[in-house]
Amino acid sequence: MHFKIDVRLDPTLGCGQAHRWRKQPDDSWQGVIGKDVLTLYQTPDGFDCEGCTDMAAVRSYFRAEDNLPAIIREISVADPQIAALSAACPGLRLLRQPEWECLATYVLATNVNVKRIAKMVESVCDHFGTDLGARRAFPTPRQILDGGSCIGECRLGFREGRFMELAQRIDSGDFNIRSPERLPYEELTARLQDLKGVGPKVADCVALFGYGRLEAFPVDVRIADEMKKRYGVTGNYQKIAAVGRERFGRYAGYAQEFLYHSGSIGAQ
DNA sequence: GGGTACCCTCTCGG
DNA sequence: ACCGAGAGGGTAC
Repeated sequence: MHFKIDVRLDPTLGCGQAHRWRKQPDDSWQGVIGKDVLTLYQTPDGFDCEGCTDMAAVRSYFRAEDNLPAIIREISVADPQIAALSAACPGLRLLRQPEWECLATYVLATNVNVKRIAKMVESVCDHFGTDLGARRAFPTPRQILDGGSCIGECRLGFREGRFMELAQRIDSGDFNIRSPERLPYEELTARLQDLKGVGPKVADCVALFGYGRLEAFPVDVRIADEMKKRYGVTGNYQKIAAVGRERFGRYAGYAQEFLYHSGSIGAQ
């Protein structure tokens, strides 16, 4: 199945916003969207996809409705640095990840390097997720609770308790994963931070990658470093994140991705 | 509001 | 080669 989307798979799937994509020896990308194990092959105007049974789900995942050139134009017009970075990294798109999967994976993404995040996520899938053949689905809260006795094998460290409590609160309905969908940004991130293991940074990541709040501007150590080097912005989390949102506006999340990616190639 | 400990794994310098 | 120290998408206390 062919998808005509303005996207480059390497920066989009390899930049660390989602953690289940693997680059194959033949340069294709394998990952899981819903119940499909997909293999994606880059083409000039998009990608070919093997294993897809739900075209709409894939288009949604890649935020096909986002007009990338228009977005880049908007965040570049008042900022030469973003203009240069986005020009140097064409086809980098934000993804729309399932809310639960996004929340659960970013709770694991504290005080570890990106490589190990992917390892923990894959371990959780391998232990609890539905078998889809080559890979397993991201487990539901119920699946995690049912198999909870072997959670130790996933080697989540001090994140284990937070992860299990999260599964418990979602499964019991104590926290309805869909109820914050219509909340404004500020209320959404505040609500998410009621959960153990969710601080301001994780809340922003979930708001951006899970709930599609493109105005969110997550600040990790790398972004903090870039904001200091490029704009002289320092301070606590709230300060730096607020500057990012104010400076880049409704598409601050895209600006954040370009800044983050620039760190990985040591550019500019 | 600022300072620390935190499970565990991988990496690096001796 | 083998080992110990350090760092790693932050958060809770």
